[in-house]
Amino acid sequence: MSVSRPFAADNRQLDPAVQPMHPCGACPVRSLSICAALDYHELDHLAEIVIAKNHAPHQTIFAEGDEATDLFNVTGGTVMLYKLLADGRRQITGFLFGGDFMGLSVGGVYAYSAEAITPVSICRFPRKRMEQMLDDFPKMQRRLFSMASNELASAQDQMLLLGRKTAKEKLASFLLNLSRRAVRRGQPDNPITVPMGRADIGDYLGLTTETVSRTVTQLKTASIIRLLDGHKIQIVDREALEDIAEGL
Amino acid sequence: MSVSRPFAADNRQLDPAVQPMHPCGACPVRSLSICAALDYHELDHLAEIVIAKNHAPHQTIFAEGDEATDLFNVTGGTVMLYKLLADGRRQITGFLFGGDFMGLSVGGVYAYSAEAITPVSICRFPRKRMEQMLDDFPKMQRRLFSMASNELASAQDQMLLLGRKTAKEKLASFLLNLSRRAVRRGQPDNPITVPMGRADIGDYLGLTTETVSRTVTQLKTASIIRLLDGHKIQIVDREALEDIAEGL
DNA sequence: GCGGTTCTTTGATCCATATCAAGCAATGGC
DNA sequence: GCCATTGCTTGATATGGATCAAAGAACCGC
Repeated sequence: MSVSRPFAADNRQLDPAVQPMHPCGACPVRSLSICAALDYHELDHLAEIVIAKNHAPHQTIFAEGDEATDLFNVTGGTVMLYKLLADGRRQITGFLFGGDFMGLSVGGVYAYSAEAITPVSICRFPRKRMEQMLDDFPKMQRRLFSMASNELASAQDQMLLLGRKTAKEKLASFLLNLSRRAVRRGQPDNPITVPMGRADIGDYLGLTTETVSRTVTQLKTASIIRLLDGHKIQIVDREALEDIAEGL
Repeated sequence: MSVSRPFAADNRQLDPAVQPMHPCGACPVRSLSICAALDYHELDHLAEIVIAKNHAPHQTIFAEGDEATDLFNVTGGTVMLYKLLADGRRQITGFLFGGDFMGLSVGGVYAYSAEAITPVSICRFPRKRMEQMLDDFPKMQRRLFSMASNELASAQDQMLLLGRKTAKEKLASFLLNLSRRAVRRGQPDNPITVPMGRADIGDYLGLTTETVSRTVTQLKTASIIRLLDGHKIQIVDREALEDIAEGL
């Protein structure tokens, strides 16, 4: 893992998907992230307190129960957030891409663990200095609140999915979500890149690896999706996928 | 449904559990709610924009997809929030008690429906005037953010429950949560009042009515809980319940 | 480019929970 | 206080997805 000031991020050993760190003003995900609330002047203040880091796949960024010292902004790559039960059962509560933030805490400790799936670049904001900034820049406070509200809404969608959808409906919803979020990041909505493995998808949807695999095969056999090289999936019949996702 | 100014709420036909509305300064749940962030002077401003309402059981307070004109604060009774699939499958995303708030929206519409389970009293804040207030009282903005963060953390706990816990573990977690939340409202942690029916519990835990009933019977037979009159459940062996809830 | 590791797919079987079906208990309206 | 309705429990059976097992396929380090 490399640690550095944002203007000189150590970028060795990371694949091209992870861009070298820019000054905040040139950040590739600024318009998507917390920072979108700030103008250039205000951004200078933020740049002073931010620490940029890169993480290799499988690295833990922070763990559930750790003292919550920082807020994080993912600037590139894919991160997963998860919670564990004592016997190792795992629930992935979210996949994060460029522009997503993480690190909200309750009672001073992180409520979940965060691990890199692909090579990842992250901006880290010390919580204490961040809170001072929030007092000075209410726009940012509102931005953070609005992002938390969105999180909450998608958490509720995920509860509906986990509690009441079938395996097929879960998979269809998942693929459509990936597609919609890719668009928000300015990437093509089709084909979609699926950087996480079957086991991770299973732990996100409340299924086993085998069921995920079988269900993908079903959708493929029905010519609703097509598997491409490089962890990509092409949505062949979006309407059919949408109907399945909604339980129609 | 009755509608009124907060100082003169219509309270007919409601059982004693729903207290007559007080001025905000004497509100029984003030210390638990959004309003806890405000001093008496600031509370006056809030009191000017609030509308108090009562709702009878089974009444819909707002529906998913409605234009999100208000924020709400539950001051008494029990409310459920839920989402539906096209064929009627339902996921309850939360039960709300005195001091809880609801009405966060994404894209200007409510993300879920809200329905009264018991007779309920609610304070309604017009969103527009509320947002003005938030600008004037950053303390309140922070309070709202902190409440949303808590919501988010418990949403993640619920995902773990829905995706990875067994029926028995789900039930145990649910009962312990009710107990913990009762304490926060200054009520006894044992026995707990369980105002919602088996079907509602099922739709909250991702189970059927029958499975909820059978699992309650199991816990009762194992002398871990005891069913009392008036929708009350006594926790006989809390430690056992906690072990079950954590999957031990 | 080869051998080992890890990931994915597919098959056979099992089981926790759903579904279908009654009977019983509590509640509410008049 | 009685009947109708609704909610709860219990039983029998079915099933979607889990588990157990093993054969490909992709990837990685050297």
